[in-house]
Amino acid sequence: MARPSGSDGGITGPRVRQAAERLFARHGYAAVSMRMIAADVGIGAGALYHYTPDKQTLLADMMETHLRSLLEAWQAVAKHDGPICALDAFARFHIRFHLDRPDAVFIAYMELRSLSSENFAQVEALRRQYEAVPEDIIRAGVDQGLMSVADVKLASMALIAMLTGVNTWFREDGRLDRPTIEQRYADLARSLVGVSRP
Amino acid sequence: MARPSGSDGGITGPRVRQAAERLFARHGYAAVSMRMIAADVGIGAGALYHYTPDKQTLLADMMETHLRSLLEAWQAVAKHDGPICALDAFARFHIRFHLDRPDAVFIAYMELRSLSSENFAQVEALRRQYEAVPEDIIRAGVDQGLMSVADVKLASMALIAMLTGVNTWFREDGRLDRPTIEQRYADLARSLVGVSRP
DNA sequence: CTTGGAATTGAACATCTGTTCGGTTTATCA
DNA sequence: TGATAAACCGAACAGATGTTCAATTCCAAG
Repeated sequence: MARPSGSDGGITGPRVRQAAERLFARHGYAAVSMRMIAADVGIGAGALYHYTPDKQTLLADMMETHLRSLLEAWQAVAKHDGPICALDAFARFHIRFHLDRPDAVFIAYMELRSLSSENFAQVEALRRQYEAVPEDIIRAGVDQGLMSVADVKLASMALIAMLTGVNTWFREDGRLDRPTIEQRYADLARSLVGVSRP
Repeated sequence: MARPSGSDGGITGPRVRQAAERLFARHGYAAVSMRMIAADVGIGAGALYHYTPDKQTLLADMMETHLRSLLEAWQAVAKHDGPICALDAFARFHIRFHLDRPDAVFIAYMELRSLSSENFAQVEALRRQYEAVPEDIIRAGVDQGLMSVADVKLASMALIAMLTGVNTWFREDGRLDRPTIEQRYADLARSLVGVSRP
């Protein structure tokens, strides 16, 4: 009564990560048991250990993968001429990327405390790397006299928090659609850094 | 071997809520056991049930108390003449209140998913009530031609997210002190809603 | 000095936790 | 067709989980 027909490791692997992501985002890492994940996938709890050495690694891999794909996706965006254009691209990119992956985003921001110290260091390094992106843009803008903020680092943290906040209220069937939201946040980003209006 | 000397319900009650708040914020609601809370207070796990009917109520009471005191504290702030002044006061108030209660804030924003549906409805109602504060301010500002945003509700959500974000990076011994941070965020809030600079 | 009740212990409860492992079935390749 | 290895089950482990409860001790009021 083991190895039922239709079983396939190539399919089950992604399904495990997928189920874990949804469940972790919904209930939190600590509140989700391996048995819940297994039940969601439709296998026994023991079979999970063919796809992850343990629960902690499952979480860490998930967060690391998310942050790496975030950085990669940003690097894939074509280079822009000028800080103002770059800021606009960044705001739009951030909104789009985050709206498309609400569960992964939620976990990456909320379950840092559930990571072991080694895994935390890894993830934190990636997060800082991404935080440098808006910081560099704003610094360049200020240096060129195109933007005006009193503190570049604080402004870039404020910008990220503002943009990421979209995930707390966005609903698929809500009042505003994605392109509109993207536009609005890009406008707010420009205002935030004091881009002089025409 | 029960009821040791020095025991006092009037003292233990607050200490329970205090310990629970710190532990919930640090490790998450699901990851904290009643035995951990009890150990932190220095009593047995069973004694906790003199101060809360159950773990869920402990969390819900905590969040409700926090949100009520948030609303109350805002109402205690003197009324301001004009939306621009009100926005400034709100930004400063929000930063100050949140920097003073990082644990309670963290829990109120992160453990909504750990609430039973009845408790969630209660807390959510209070949260919406607070969200109406900046919304009303910005709407007034726009109506009077003093501020300029494309979407009032979106802008107010963006503002709250931006301000609340301070808790993710603030460190007591960091580069910036509280008054400076307050000032910087108030400046950013003005910029965000397009207050025309002199 | 008695008495009542508040405060607390410690054991007990059924159930759940992450993880391991021997055994079993199925697909794949020679 | 036969062998190999991947995929999976189901039981088991030791310990932790929230919660209840009888028993015990202390404090304060009468």
